Amino acid sequence: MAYWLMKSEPDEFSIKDLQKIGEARWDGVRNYQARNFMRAMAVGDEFFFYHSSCPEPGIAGVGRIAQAAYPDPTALDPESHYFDPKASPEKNPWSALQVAHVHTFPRVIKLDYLKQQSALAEMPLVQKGSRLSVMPVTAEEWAVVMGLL
DNA sequence: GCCAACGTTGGC
DNA sequence: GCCAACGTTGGC
Repeated sequence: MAYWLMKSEPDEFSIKDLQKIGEARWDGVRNYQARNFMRAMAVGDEFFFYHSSCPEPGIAGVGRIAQAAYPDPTALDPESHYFDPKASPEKNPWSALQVAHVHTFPRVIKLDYLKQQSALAEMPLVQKGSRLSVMPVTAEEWAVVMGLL
């Protein structure tokens, strides 16, 4: 089993939204590196649910991959914010996943606190200028973050 | 709202 | 293939 981290703006979709509905489609990723990581995910993998672009950026909980990557339908939907005019049903470059809620942390583990942890210095999340929205997490990093709760 | 950093686009 | 211009991300 592998570990990951995925970012979401809580105004759009938060860990509590996922908790409420139990399972959801993770879509709208429009970056190739992030997409490639999504395609590498397997059912049962767990990920940190990160809240970005909000008053309290940080890790808000844990989710699990419920279904491996499949073509992202929002890329084909002209009504969608994530519509990609270059995508077609035959050739859709973007991927979506089904994810399940696992755990909502009692409090958000804030980004500034994560940045203070030397054991997490290798994570793209804490590196200056990095905007990667989907990234792998090592087992060691996973354990360190869990220990911060 | 600002702006640094990055990815993408498109002219050449 | 280069690179300037532009759009986006995301912390602050």
